[in-house]
Amino acid sequence: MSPTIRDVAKTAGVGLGTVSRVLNNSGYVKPETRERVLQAADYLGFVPNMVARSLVRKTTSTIGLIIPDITNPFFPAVTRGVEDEASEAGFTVFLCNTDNDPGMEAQDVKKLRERQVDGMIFVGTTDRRELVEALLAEGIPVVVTDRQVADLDVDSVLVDNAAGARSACRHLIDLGHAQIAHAAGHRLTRTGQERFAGYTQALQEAGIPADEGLIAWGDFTVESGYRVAQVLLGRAPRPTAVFAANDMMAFGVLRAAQEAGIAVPEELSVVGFDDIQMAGLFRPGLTTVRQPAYEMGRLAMTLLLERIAGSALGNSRHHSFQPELVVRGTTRRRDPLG
Amino acid sequence: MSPTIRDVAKTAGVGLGTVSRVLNNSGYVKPETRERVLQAADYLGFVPNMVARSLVRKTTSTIGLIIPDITNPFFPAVTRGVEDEASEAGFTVFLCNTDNDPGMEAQDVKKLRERQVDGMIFVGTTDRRELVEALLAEGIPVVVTDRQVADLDVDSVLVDNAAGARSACRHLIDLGHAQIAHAAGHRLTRTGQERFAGYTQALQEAGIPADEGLIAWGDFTVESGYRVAQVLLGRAPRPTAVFAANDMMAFGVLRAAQEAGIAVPEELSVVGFDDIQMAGLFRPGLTTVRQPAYEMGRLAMTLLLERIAGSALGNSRHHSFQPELVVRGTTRRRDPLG
DNA sequence: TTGTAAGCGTTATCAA
DNA sequence: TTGATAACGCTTACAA
Repeated sequence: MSPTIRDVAKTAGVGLGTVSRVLNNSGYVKPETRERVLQAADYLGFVPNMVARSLVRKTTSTIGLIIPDITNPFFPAVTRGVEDEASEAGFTVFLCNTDNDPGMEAQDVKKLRERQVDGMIFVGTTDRRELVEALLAEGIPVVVTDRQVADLDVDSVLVDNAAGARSACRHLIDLGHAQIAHAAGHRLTRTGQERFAGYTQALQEAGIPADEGLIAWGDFTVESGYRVAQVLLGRAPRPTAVFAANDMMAFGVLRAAQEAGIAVPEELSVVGFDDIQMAGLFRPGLTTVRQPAYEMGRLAMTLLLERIAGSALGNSRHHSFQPELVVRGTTRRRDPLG
Repeated sequence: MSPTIRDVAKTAGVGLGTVSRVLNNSGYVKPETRERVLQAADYLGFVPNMVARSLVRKTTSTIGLIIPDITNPFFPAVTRGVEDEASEAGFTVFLCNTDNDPGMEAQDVKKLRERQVDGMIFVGTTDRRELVEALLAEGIPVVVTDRQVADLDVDSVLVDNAAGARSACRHLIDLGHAQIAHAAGHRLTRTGQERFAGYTQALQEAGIPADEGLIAWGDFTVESGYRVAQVLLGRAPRPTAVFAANDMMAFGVLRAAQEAGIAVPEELSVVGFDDIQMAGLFRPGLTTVRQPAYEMGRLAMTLLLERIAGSALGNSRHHSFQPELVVRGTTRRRDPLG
């Protein structure tokens, strides 16, 4: 079997404690002895066993990252952000995909607790208040990202979804659009709800009467955007613009428009949300609301590390990024003759 | 602190061993006692400590997944495949991004070994023969994906990159193209090398003389595709087609072509590799070579689980997926007048 | 400075 | 069937 600290001690001719001390740079140890231990360890190809260490230290230097689906282009960027920050701090991250399924979420949380993670980051999942509450009560640090848990005292890094949605719709209104449809996100997610709220608010502020028929809910996937657009674009009079709850849905809308022979942006303006990498690659480029995904992941991990280290005590911190409208080619002034 | 098996034993009025037995469904235990233990555990909110269990069992039910960059759209699909398979088997996965940096790779492997993962999956990274060899020698199961390690006895799930590249180029040749450039991938990557080989071979088979000037290496990113295309498209006579080593680079090529006012597919045909989700969303749709990323990840994990369970002994298994050409809108017959 | 010994929470062996 | 008890590999007082 792989050598243990005991083997190292034996071949170095010292006691267990000494080996542990040099390996951890803790306590005094004569340089000469230290050298001998290091050589023995090297000679034996010793690899410290973190699980043994974790058992006594009651800390694992691992965290759990819970996201809906790594396959949705918004999440890889967030994930990379937390991974980079974690890695620099010597932490390793467990990745869990839930598909927004509450049962899956609960199961993942259970798994991660059993594995004694030092903390968890929830990103963009549905509002599972009890789960987070239980974790916090248990003393396990949590930070939620891209998802607000109402009234819960938990660290969070968010983006102002309502404001972003509002600016997207205002942009459309400024371009002369009045028949603005909303390809809404997942109904049970806070993110979807907030963007919907921003949409509603923008129309209201502009004095445009609400029209239930111009709203259709999807689930943030391309397919749902496509499906929803087929309904929305079939209405008469046809909307001249649609605000999609995220870029993936916007792509679905774009595809549906194309198949229906509706020219974008000439006959239809489309705006998305997220500004995933592909948004700028598309021709015409997708007008969208940018979320700093990588930075959000990174910050979430930073906050979590502070909690874990105990350097952040007391009330929860909330950081809100201001989303930014990125105007590209899928939006244009409404043709008054259209 | 959180209750331990000991607390459960005490409140159930039984011995430690009994609790362990009921929690693991191992050995005989009177239904009545069993019930009592379960109730006590439930009452106390007992959560088993996997690290303690791992210490004695010498197995952690965790694996390490090492990829270059989760932000490259090919990897999320693979990752999701391994995650799904792992999850079903009760395994959790540590995610590591290396950016193809050998130093990072070595560091991640070290970290994962310390954490006593039961196995590791390398996907699409550079050829780090010694790393894999050492792991195998140590008795740690490994499977490499989307990356061959020459002559090494390790399980692998691959896609026939050369064949895929060849069929892509043959497609171009069949369309009448002869000036075919190659926006090559990462030079140090087996994947990049094999696709390059397929390109070379296809031209050779068609009797098209090799032209060093039509080849430029990048690193699988959109930016590198863009950069490389600027050089390639500046040549005189201008190539009428380019085969990019992956879809991201193809997007870069597309962008460069557009900025140079070169119409695709009228004046330039472009084909990529991977068939990431976005390839089909683009207009015109990107002609590319499809790799079954999700299935590859899933199979890799299946093979790894078999090794871990010891149900697969002996020689390494190699599964090679046959890539499939997907013809969409970015390729067309060469205009003989062009 | 360095060695010894007592845990950390589980599993597994052995008597009972 | 069930209860002690000895590991698992390491950290950390506590002595020496």
